[in-house]
Amino acid sequence: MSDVELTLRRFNRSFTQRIGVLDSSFLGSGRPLGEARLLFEIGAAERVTTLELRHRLGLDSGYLSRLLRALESDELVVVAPDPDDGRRRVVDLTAAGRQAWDELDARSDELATALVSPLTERQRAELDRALETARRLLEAATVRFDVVDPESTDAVTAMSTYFAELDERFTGGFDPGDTLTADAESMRAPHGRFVVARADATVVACGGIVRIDDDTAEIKRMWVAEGWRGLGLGGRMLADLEHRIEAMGAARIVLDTNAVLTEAITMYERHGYRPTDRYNDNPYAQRWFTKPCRS
Amino acid sequence: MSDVELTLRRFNRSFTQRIGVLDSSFLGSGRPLGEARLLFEIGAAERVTTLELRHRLGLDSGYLSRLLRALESDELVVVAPDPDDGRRRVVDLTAAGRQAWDELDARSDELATALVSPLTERQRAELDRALETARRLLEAATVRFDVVDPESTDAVTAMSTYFAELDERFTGGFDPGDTLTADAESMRAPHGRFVVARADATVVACGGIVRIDDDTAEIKRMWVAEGWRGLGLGGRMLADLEHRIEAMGAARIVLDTNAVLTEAITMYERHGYRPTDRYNDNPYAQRWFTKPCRS
DNA sequence: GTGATCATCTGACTAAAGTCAGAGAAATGT
DNA sequence: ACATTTCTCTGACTTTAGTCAGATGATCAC
Repeated sequence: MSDVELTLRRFNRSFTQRIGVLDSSFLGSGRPLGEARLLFEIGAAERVTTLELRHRLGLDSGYLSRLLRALESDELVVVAPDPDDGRRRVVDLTAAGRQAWDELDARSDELATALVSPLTERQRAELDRALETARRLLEAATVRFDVVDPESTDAVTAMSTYFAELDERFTGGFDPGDTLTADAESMRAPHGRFVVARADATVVACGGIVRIDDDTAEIKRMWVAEGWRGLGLGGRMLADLEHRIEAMGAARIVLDTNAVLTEAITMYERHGYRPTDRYNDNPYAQRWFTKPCRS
Repeated sequence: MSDVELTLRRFNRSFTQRIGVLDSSFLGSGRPLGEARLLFEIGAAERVTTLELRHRLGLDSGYLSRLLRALESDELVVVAPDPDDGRRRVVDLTAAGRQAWDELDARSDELATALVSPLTERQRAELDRALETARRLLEAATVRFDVVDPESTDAVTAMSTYFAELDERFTGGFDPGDTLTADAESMRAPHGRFVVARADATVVACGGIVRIDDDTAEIKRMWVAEGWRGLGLGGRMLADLEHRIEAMGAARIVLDTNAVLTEAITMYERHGYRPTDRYNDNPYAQRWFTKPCRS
């Protein structure tokens, strides 16, 4: 067994000692670290809600409020009520705020440049690859799986991307018609579920459950975002859905798929799914699988 | 050009968000972060001087003193005067301190384990490799080159290791005799210099300069520690020494080497050194090189 | 031996970071 | 329509973190 834990901790020690500088670079901006970090976070996205900021930076609501007021009194940000939900507030940079942000960004970039400057071009490329690999894997490892409403923004985005991809890959294309809204009800609790996997705020995978009868539940709309494949997310999504199906008390799982989706088929087979008879009249399906629940 | 800077910053953001937890894991130990970090640092080595701690953690002496007193009053550490130098003090863990340390360590390990647990064995191995590569490169990038006295601990350690290695590689071995002390004077300012490269506190390379005559300076004792080779440190040490020689006002550089040290020979050639006549009677030398100074 | 230097400690601070308990406004469930 | 929940804000705090100016004692250079 490889001892990643040790490597991870050793890396963490070494890294924070060296690159912690990148953060304290926010110091020297004449602004306390907390404020600077907040400013940076606001400028990274445009139009953030305070709620999002709170989650992303892990701040107490009172504390955040005070920090925002400080930035506001420096005329770096404007805070306005969210038109969609009057309880929330949205934050945005002013022109002066954008300028301050740019300065933070430039300083941070300078430090990063200085840090890697002793390396040769080849070593820099190697470092680039290593960091990218590590980031991808760590982000994949910390992806979170949550049940959401099938008509929520995240769900709709995920399925639309999925459908667009099917349209490209299927010979003869794929026409979703009104499936998006038509399916919604069947994938809502208590009959069904819709699960999205998120890395930070971006949706990187999804999957749905539909109860067919007392015994049987179907898995549908399984998808992993391009650029996030090969990281085992498909398998983890499948396992997550299976757990939920078991918890819902079904005895067996079914699913269908198109013959061109070979990676999917391989994955199902690897996870114990066996071919079964056609159980529906889905015109896009050429393969049908089933698997008993464990319990 | 690869944009490592961007990758580095993106990685930093992503990493600190996820692994920052590893540090704040020190919280939840019922001890403030500063104290916990100090305790951890004390336990990682045995018998540290406060001076070392101050450098490693970058703390103000007054602040450190106070933190130590807090740990002491909790009976986690004992602070005693250093027998070698009465101004300094050495810190060590008590039994209770060791126990507290073990708890911190266990908690940190748990978190690391939980973090990577969703990954497959293969992915974990890949992460391990990527993090190791990144750490090596970042540590190499941040190595510092300093002039030290040729009889200082660091210099002596470096040269002893170097000599031991020569003894192994040279056909017929290498007998340093009293070179260590005999050379010291010639490598001290103003006639000469001795430079060590350090990553954190460990010496990873060294090199010496000896003034031969008004025109000429010799480079000696160039060595890069095993495990730190292939990272361009040799080239950087060479460049560092050359700069110092130029600043000393010499017009040309000479150096000798043994025929078995092929990597060194290749490096000298790559850096513009050309073969020259034997200029000394070093019994271990078979090759002599020279290079003019730029100015 | 003596003056300069070095390392630690103490007292007296300040600023930043973070917590907690409500109050008040908007949305939601039934 | 009314109770409940969800968010944000304010006031009143505490704790950490960090700085600065000496004082004290040990060591070093000459």
